[in-house]
Amino acid sequence: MPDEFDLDAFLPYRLNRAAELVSLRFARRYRDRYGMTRPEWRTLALLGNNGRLTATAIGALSTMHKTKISRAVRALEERHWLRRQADVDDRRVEHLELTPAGQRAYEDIARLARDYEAELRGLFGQNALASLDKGLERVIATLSRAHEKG
Amino acid sequence: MPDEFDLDAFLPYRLNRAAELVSLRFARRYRDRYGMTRPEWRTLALLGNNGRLTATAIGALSTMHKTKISRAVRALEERHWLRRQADVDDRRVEHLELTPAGQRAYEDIARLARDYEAELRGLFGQNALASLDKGLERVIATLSRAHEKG
DNA sequence: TGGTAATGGTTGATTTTGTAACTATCAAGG
DNA sequence: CCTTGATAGTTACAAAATCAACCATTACCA
Repeated sequence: MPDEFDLDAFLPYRLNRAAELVSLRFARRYRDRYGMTRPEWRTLALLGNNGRLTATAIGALSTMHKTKISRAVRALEERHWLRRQADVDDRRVEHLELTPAGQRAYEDIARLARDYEAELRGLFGQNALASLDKGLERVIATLSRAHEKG
Repeated sequence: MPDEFDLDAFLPYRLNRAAELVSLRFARRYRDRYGMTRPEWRTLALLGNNGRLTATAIGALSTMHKTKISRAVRALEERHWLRRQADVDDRRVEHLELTPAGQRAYEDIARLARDYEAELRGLFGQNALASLDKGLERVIATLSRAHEKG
């Protein structure tokens, strides 16, 4: 059987292409507006969503590598959008949270994100999007467990 | 409305996480076996699938940037997995195709890919996978058209 | 024709990422 | 206590991706 493989239908390939296409369009917007990278935007959003978090918690939520997070945190800190607080009991741990300025930036970008979502709903329809979303959620839930182990 | 935005449900974010999780697992396998990068594997696969292609055609099929393709082509050429042929009519154009060794490598990795697909089917079920796939195809078709324009 | 724009592809410089090793702190067991 | 091992987070170095500028060639059109 020389050729029973179709790259174009290969799930990793498709997922990557779709992800690139969808998020590139959005990345351009917050990049143009704030000069922010994706890890920075993600970190900002996670903190805006969840309040205080440690770097490790951000990693668990987002599957971003430690080093990405570390650098994103520093960058946000330098903009005065985020501040660190040492944990009282465990001095290895730092709690991270947005400053008021960071909160404002978050809300501003969150608005861009909502607009973009509406745009996508317009393009694909509510239902198509919802079923896609369900599939993705399943993939993430299953594999992120496996990922933690290696 | 201070906080009507949920990053975790945001499509670009979800797509990226799913794509990363799914393709990282697979990337490790061909990387360990051949020391190949993703653009190289993609280029190999596209040529194995479609036969002769130009670099531009590869770009159109895969949404990879020119420079990635250029470097992947050179790397494959250095392994003697690929050869170039000048176009007769248009001297800017190069046609690319796999050598027999490249063809064998392709078939070998294609087998890894099929195994991986089977693994995913086992994890998620044929149906869930098919419906996810349908959604992704739709996204790709719609946005890659928009992408070409800018 | 000849000049300007567009296309195919490459290269070099810069930025981002990933990998590994490192510091500092805490946990557990003897 | 003291050693061994785990955990939180940073950093140095290598690999990869992006960006911009660049040839060479071809297409368009006044």
